[in-house]
Amino acid sequence: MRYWLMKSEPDEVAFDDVLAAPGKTVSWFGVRNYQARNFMRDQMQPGDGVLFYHSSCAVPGIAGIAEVVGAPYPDASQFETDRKYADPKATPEAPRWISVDVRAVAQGRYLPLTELRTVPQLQDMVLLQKGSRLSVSPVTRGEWECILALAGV
DNA sequence: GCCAACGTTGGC
DNA sequence: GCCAACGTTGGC
Repeated sequence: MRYWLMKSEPDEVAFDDVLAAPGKTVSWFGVRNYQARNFMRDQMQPGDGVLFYHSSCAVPGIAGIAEVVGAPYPDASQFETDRKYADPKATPEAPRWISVDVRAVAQGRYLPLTELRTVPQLQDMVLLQKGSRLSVSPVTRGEWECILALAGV
């Protein structure tokens, strides 16, 4: 069992959208970074914990708790010609990018990035490191438990 | 395989 | 909109 933080722009997919989705489950698409992809491909397992993070918005922060459902599969958006997530070098025979399904589990108190930065136990979080831009990053068990406690989950 | 130029991320 | 930090591209 591992834990992850996954960044989503709420204008695109907010945690509320996951809660409202059928089965509270959405496809996590649009990852276009090899390191993030490799985490998804090589280390994610069904049941892994996910911190659902809102980025590029007025108050960035952790919006909810989710879990990985099922195995990775090719990200359909890479084949959508001339669209935002299109990758001309990807083909159905040789897909380059993958998706996983993510299900909302709990919604606690919203935890703004500014608050996370003040918590001593979270100092080493990948998210909080200078220049960190990874859209999928590992979270330790200690960080996970600290955040769930802060969120009141 | 180096590395400069360029593109992207994402907080502020 | 700015800009620091990082990733990717492509000429050599």
